[in-house]
Amino acid sequence: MAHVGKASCLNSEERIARALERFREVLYARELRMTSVREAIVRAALEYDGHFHVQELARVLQARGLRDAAVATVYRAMPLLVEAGIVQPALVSAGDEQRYEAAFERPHHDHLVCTQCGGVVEFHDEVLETLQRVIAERYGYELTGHVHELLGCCPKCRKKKR
Amino acid sequence: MAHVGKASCLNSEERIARALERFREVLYARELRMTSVREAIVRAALEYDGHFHVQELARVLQARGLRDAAVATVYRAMPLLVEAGIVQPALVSAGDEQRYEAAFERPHHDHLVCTQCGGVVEFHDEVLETLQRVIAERYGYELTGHVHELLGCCPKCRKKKR
DNA sequence: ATGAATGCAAACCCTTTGCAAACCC
DNA sequence: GGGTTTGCAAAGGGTTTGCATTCAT
Repeated sequence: MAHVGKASCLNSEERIARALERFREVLYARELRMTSVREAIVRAALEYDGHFHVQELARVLQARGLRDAAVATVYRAMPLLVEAGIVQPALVSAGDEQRYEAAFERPHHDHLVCTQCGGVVEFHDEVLETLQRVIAERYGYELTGHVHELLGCCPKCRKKKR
Repeated sequence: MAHVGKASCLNSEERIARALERFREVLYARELRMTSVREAIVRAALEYDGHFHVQELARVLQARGLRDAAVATVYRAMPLLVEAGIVQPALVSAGDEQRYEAAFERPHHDHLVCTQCGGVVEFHDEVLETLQRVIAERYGYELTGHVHELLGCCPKCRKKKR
């Protein structure tokens, strides 16, 4: 009865445990405290399927009843989750709100976004990664990250337009 | 005594005239009107050296005295300037405000941003452009644009850190 | 016990919108 | 003249902050 698909693997209790462990380390290093609310936020962020923004995550947490997490609290927690590598900012080109996605134990990728339907495809290309490093070097920059989104029209929407 | 450098070439009166002409065409096609305020906005946007956000451009216009341009007016005009290819959105990763840069008669480029000092370098790489098209095709997407910013530490800031 | 974390509401900031007056065509 | 544009101020929407209370250590 236990469905063992991609999602459940990624969200296995072991993975979450490791993430919480990492989170505790970051908190400890900064003399901050692990709390039940923060743990709930980490779990919710990792279990969330896809990209989310803060208000959305807060809604999910509140819907679970029991432990609410005020929006302000989630906002305050996000920088810590980012520092711990639990989540990372994503989808800059979509709307006003800052969006995030789970990052813990997930390989790096960028996004291909359909400007018609909003559909998102993740992609990874090693040549592209290398090329970016080369370009940064060309200008003497030490590359630390990048924002890269390809915007276009997905196969489904292309069919509809015809 | 007239200094003829890169900037003055780009902002020659002829270029501005062509931009205004293009802008008039866009307005005409939509049955909208050219106004002195809109013309001032186009001029200010093209003459602005570097990247700017709306409030900043409004400040510049108001500082010129004479014809003020209310912030709301500039906000309302920007989509038209984008449509006319006078300006384009830029520097998504910097702050909350939407930033723009002059785009008229300027070749496409992406940005390399120093996360320490905020310095920006423009770059262009044809291989990179092609690679993006290839990746989009790989997923059946029709590529219409992209957001690409390389984040890193510029040569100057790297020296300081040592 | 002591300082950090939380919830709530107010404050902020950028952006959008409603409306009467000014303006273009 | 008739509809568009503008400026102003108010409204929106996301994010941050102040503060009293609760909580972790």
